[in-house]
Amino acid sequence: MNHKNEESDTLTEAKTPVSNFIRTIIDNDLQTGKHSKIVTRFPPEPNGYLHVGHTKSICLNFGLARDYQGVCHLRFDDTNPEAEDVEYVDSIMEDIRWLGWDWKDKLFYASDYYEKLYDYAEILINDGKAFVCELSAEEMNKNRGTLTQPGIDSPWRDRPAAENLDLFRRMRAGEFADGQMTLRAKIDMRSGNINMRDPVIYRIKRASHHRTGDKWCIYPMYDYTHPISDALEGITHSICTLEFEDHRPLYDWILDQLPVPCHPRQIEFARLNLSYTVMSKRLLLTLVKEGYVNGWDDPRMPTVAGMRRRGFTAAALRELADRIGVAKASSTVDFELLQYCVREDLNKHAKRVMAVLDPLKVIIENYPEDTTEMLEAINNPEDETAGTRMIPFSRELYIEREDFLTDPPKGWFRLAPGAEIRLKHAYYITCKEVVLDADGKIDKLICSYDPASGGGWTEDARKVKGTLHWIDASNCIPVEARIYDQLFTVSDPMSAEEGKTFLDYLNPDSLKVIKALAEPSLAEAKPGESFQFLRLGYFCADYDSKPSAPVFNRVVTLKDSWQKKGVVSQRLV
RNA sequence: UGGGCAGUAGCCAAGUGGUAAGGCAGCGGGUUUUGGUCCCGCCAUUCGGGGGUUCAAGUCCUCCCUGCCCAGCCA
Repeated sequence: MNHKNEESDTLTEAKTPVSNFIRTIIDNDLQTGKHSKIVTRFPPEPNGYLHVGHTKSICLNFGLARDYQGVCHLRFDDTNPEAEDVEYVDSIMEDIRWLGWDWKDKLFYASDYYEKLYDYAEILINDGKAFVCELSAEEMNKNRGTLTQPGIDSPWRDRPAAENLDLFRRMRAGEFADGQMTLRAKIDMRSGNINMRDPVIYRIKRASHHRTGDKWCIYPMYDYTHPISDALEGITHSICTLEFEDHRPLYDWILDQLPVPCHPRQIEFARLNLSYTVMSKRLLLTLVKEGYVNGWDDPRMPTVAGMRRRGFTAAALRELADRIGVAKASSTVDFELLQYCVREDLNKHAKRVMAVLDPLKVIIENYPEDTTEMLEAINNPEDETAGTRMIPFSRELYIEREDFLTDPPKGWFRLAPGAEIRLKHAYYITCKEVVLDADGKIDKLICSYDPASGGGWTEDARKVKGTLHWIDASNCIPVEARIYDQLFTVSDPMSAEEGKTFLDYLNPDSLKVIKALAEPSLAEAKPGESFQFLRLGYFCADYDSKPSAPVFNRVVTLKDSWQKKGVVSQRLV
């Protein structure tokens, strides 16, 4: 994968954190002496790529560990071999590192605990707290009851412990078929909480595991595995999302029955939702598998890999996580906030360059024909250390077609017949003549320049309000610009109207490929390198770039308070 | 009409009985060789609604309303 982490800030310097209910709990636990050090964990299942929703959880868990001088473990919750794959564990580790976090030597897998988990299960059985059930999946489902009706006890519920133990051992030994029996916790079939209705804790599943291979044919369930894994690792605060709230009684029940080293506290918070996108692994998988996007790292995807490729920076993603806060109210954050975070970071770090997406030729009639002069251009006004570079200027140039209007509206201070504008870093030019082609379309502009305005400035107090970006027609390179827009046309693709699905809201214009022209320096752009194309937006070199044929992904546009006024309606993109 | 959770501005969110932080968005102005950045100002007489307790309630009590999650041998 081609990317690099252009971090200039450091994660060790935490800003003053905004208070949230989890910090309040931790502060309290530290103050009362319940804990002297905190241990958190990020527990992904390796069954898909990480998305922005996960970055909230990652930054929360690793951020708490950083701020409280604790540690955060990375633990793969790999208890369902059918869905999991090393491709995913690799991408997850890569993404977390790219985000700037370090789990040091605290890398774990739930599958590392299979043996211990098994031993604990035998304890449960011996204590009469678990039983082997021979109900089929359908029968069990039927006996479970409904949301409003209690379930009924399994006929196998009161088997003697010895028999349960024998059966469970034989389950492990592979004597039974997949699905033929399960190990269930013996809790309460009449509980209002369906998770407590004798939940399955082990199932028989002959699937090759990405780490344990074919060693096991029984696999523990999440609700059983997770609390024990947390306890074995000495996790103090086990932070998860809201949908696990009613699993907490089960989490606590499991730990209460067993001689585990400690009893971590599960705390739930609201997951991140972002407008104009979807945040479920299942839906993202659909987009990938059915070809609506070009893979997990398609720049339109809300995956960490996709956003990285698009040019969103790790610092921006972390900033987003900091800004959205942590609470228990389900919420959907405006995509605008993410864009703000990206612009904020890129504004400080991206080198300014010039490129023209939709060229309109300009001929400077009073500029010598066989001259090319090199002009000095500042690389980043926000960062003096970024230095300057030289850019070529000669008689024939290109400007952005939308920067010229024959009959401009009031308030227009770009180019128009007779108008004078500044070419960034170059000269003032005045439009003398508009040349049309056979179809009546504007073919080129004949302009004159003021030789006294070198560098884009004159000593007189002349008012030249407009400044345009441009490129030298004979000293530029062709580049491919991939112009991205929201993948969906509605802010909440999940709440589809009758008979529609989220796929019906895919934005047909989410990607436009444009042949653009850019200043020569861009020929050397490295994949992953970000630039501000002056006045157009931030662009990031894609790994599809070839040495002489760079490809740029548009990360985000610049804010445009002029366009917002609605005066210019037809923008190229 | 089972269980769990949540409602503070368009979107997030702080607030832990003492008189509604902050950010994004929006609006207005200033600076500007990017209509960018930056800077300044405005933006909740009120916290889902009604009662109640209190000198004092977003915070406590009570009733109601709305939304989200749960019936995988997924996590």
